[in-house]
Amino acid sequence: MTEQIEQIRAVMKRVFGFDDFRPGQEETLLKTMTGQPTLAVLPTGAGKTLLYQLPGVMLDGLVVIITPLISLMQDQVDRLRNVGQSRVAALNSSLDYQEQRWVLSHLSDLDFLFTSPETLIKPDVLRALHNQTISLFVIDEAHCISQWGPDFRPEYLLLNQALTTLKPQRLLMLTATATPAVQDDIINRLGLNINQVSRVVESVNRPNIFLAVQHLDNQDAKRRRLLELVTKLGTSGIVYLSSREGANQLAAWLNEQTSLRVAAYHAGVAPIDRYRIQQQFLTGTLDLVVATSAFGMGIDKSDIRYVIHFQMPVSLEAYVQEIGRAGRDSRQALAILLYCRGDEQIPLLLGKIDLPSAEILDQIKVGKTTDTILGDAAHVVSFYLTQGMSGREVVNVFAKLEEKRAGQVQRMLSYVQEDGCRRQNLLAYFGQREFLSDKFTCCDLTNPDWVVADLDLPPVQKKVSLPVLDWRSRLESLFAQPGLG
DNA sequence: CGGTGGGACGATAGCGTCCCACCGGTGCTCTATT
Repeated sequence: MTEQIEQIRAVMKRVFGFDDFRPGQEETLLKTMTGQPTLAVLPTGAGKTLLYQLPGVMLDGLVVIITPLISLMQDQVDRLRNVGQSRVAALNSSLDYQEQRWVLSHLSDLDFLFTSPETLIKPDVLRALHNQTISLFVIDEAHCISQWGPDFRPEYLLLNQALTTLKPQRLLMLTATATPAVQDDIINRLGLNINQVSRVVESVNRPNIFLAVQHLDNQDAKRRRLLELVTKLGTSGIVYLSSREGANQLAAWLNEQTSLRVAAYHAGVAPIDRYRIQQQFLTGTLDLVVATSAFGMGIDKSDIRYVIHFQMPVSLEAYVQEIGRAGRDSRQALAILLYCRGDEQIPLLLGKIDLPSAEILDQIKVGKTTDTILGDAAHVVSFYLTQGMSGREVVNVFAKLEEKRAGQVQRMLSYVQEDGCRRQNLLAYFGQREFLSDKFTCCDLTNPDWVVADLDLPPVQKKVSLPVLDWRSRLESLFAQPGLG
């Protein structure tokens, strides 16, 4: 055991230039290397990529990494090339047919292959991989199995079959955010035995993120509060809300009303612009991104100072993921949720799926023409039907899912309406109770007199500001209340 | 639930007002046209 650790340390130093493990890394590496299927729940910034990069360098055979986004695959390929690993490839639809053939016929020359669940389960891909020794199979962002599999990207539900076919020597599931229930769900949906999977679970607590919720009377009051907050907080921040058009409008308005450089980010933005916005935010050319849940995964910016939710997300898991992007540099950061009565309606509605009746579903012959009947859910419903489910079974799956999602919204609401300590509320959901060191920097409930200025956020950079309008200074005095230093 | 866009209507020239219907997130891949 110690010998193996010494070997691991040596490679870590030589190839990646690290001297020490971060919390959870050593345990995860040891378990993975010795062949135990391992689920690692490690907070953002814990160095999850090293957990497969290192075995990839040390082990013979191929490491296959399942990644939810093409952009993440490209990032990982680049990062490995930057540390001198050249036997690396991504396989996805951004490659043309010839390039894909080439990758599949050169698998034995690779140490790392990044791909999506959708590509992995294609018969020719499985066939090509079946002929390889897969030393390690990694599912990155493994919560996607639970979060996206059932109703958004159903191919995640076929990873269990892929595992059965490929029989990898080792298996590693990685995520930053998973409640005990989600951990179980991931393991179950992969067809694994709950007792045979080792778990390495670090706390989701991020002590340097101050937690606050502000209740406001209507949407307009929320907008005014938001304007005040971002004016004070400056760079760098993220504002989350739940509609694309809302993001466009809010971003345009903030650009107009402040000297901040603001962009809207959502799935409707052209890919080239999405890339540009990410880069500008990363390099500090943008101060603020107003985004839907599309923004986040793979955003590796250490000095995000605040995350403001203009609308509540669909679950506490989603909330923790989104605020977790703040303060990776360990300096003080701020997570504020602006709530107004009725805001839970949007997440509740997003959890609903309109389905044809079981009888109609039974009559559907899956094909190109089914999309108009099935609407938004076409892909996932077709998936279930081609898997051999009856109409009734499909209807039941979605009914259960809707129920589960409604419960998640309620749980999110309980955080909003908490009157004890928000951090304890949040940690309890993740099955964690721990000593909370500093009441002052914990949350708005343990420190009711908090103001932004007290949090000692790094100073806002001075920049040329637009002339202040009269009504704005009047607003400032109107809203000089607790919580708005 | 709340915001919005379109149509009807009213009172009378270029609009205001009301009501109703509608919509709201996340991404992979393939395929048939431009």
